[in-house]
Amino acid sequence: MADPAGPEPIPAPGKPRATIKEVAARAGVSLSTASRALTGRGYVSAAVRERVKKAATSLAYVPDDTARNLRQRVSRVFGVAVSDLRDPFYVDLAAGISQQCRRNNYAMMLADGGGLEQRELEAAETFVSLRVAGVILTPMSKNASEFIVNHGVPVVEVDRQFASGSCDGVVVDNRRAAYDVTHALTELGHRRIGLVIDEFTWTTGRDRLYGFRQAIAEAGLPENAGVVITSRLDVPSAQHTIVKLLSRRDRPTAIFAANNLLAEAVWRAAETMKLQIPDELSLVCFDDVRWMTMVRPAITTVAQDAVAMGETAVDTLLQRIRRPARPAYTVVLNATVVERGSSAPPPAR
Amino acid sequence: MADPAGPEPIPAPGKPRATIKEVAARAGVSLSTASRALTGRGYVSAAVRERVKKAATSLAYVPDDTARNLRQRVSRVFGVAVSDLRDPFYVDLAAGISQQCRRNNYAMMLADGGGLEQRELEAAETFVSLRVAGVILTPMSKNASEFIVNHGVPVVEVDRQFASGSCDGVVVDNRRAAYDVTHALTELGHRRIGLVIDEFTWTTGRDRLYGFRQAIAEAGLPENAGVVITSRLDVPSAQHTIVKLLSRRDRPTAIFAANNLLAEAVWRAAETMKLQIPDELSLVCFDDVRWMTMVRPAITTVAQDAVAMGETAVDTLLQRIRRPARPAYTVVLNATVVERGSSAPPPAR
DNA sequence: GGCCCGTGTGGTATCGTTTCCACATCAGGG
DNA sequence: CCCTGATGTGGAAACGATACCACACGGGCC
Repeated sequence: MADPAGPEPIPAPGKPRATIKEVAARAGVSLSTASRALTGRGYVSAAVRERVKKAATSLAYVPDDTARNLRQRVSRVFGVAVSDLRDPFYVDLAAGISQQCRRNNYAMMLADGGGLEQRELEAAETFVSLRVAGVILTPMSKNASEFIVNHGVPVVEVDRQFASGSCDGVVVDNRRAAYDVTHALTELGHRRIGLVIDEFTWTTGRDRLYGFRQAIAEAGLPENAGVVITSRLDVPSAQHTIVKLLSRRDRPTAIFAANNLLAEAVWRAAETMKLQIPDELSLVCFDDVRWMTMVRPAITTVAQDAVAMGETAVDTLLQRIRRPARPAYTVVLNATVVERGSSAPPPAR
Repeated sequence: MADPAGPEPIPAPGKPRATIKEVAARAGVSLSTASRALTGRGYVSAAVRERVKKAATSLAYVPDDTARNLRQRVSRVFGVAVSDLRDPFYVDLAAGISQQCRRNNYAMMLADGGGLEQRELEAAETFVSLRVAGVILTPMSKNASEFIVNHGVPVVEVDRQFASGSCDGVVVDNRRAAYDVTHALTELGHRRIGLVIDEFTWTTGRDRLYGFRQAIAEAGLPENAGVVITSRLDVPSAQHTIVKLLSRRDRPTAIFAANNLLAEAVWRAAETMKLQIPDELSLVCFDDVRWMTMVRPAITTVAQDAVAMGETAVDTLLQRIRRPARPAYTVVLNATVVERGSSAPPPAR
């Protein structure tokens, strides 16, 4: 909490910038009039407004948001904390948020936590401290969201959900999508299907697991037809795990990878083992990223529109700011299966 | 300039947060003492310091950076403006910056301009307005950098350079890298080599072109051995252009793509035309991104360590803040050719 | 003629912090 | 005994903008 705030600040050197006071003086009006002229709030005659604006440009006046924010007790900034900027899914999310922020004249503070709860909490504190107008997070736990909400700042949880009830959310229907894509595998005749996944503590992982299980069950397959393999969320270690899985005598004939990184790991594992996709192994996954259309065969996957999720998250925040008292709500976006060539009937025995 | 600043701000509702005044009251000391205790600047007895800290946590006190920043005339935030968050190169750059910011207790404001100069200028104004401690840009023109520098905020230009002399820079040796990778092609015996590139107005494009030309010239090839094709920087339109290029009777036997997006376009073009890489067409490029190791054959490319560039940029800013008067300098990082399987001798005639 | 309202302007308190200055105490040295 | 310097503490002035209030003026309405 409130760590020493670092070493003494070194203010930028050089001549100090023009303030609104100087603008007012040069335009021959009072401070308050100048402020009204520039912000457009309150009465100013057209003539005066012009004079003030001219004075402002001639002085290269840039309003000081730190003062404005202090006075108004809010800044026109949204805080965004995503797990990991290296993951293409989060990048698209951030890109969507960034776009939509810009369209609404908000700036974006971005923090990526590398998947550590501690970092997320630090980011949360920074955001509160800067009096951001709202925060978008891919939460690691309920702590960060609660902390922020307790300080009166609206939060929207994206991708996963923890604090449902106390803040808004934007997610996809993970369960249904996982069901669909798994169902397609059972329909093709697969009797032994692997699910490679990194976690169950969050709604994403849990729902994908549920959807997977449901599809297996509805196909009338025995409990052990679904092989669930958990792995850390990085390609090399997941790849290692998957090689082991695929080396088993009773190896699955199809794998559902729960996100793009795990999909990459499966793909690389298959390649090093010289397993042909889809003839010897079917692969389907979650997240639609670039390489999936470039490898051969291209990969069948569940496409979430991460950019749209980001935009929606911003819209949700804007709504919330306008109507603070409205009960919390969650937007569930669609995620659709994109059929490509990476799944096929299981190899004949 | 200073657009109306949007609609009236709606301050967050709910009970106002604790201020340092309340912390001071609860600890039974004066405001100034509380401030000293929390920031660690100036004299405070150990006992008092403890009391104040206890009071702060018990009130869930979070210092208000908007007030702090106003008073200190700087914020602990760096502004970052990259061309396009969807381009993996810029993402890595942003990731590196983000990391290094965090390590030094800075926050990061991120704007992506989609490659439009106008947006870059808007971002610049926002940064100045928020009194960021420094700005990192991939400049579109010299305007943004100059604007920011004129307002007394240090800037470091990354990837490309415009305002050299008036601000610091972090780049790679584009010319040398382009030379190396082109030279490898001439050594393989290619006599007709294409350069696909999107611009020459920036140092990146220009230097890559120079390196390319130099390699062609040194190989003793005629002027027209190097075929320079310019294209817009998006995959579909570049792909279209390249298909036309490769349809010519005297089509090049090798192509050097000046960045990862153009490389993707070349790759896709070759694929749609059923041109085998590397047997019928050699492909080398700039930027090392994920898919290049996943397609077969994998792609030979110039790897720039974008993460390191980002980190270096932050370090450069920190140095500059410490020593504002030091003459501007540019850090040139190495970029190395990663040999994979996408180049080979030209097909026999 | 008195009143009110719309328009336009200026004065000033205020946001929450940091930091400069003044002041107080106490020890030790001349 | 007085001065100096180190250690602590409190008072109050900034920082730069906004927004509330008061006020002034002119015209229309009763």
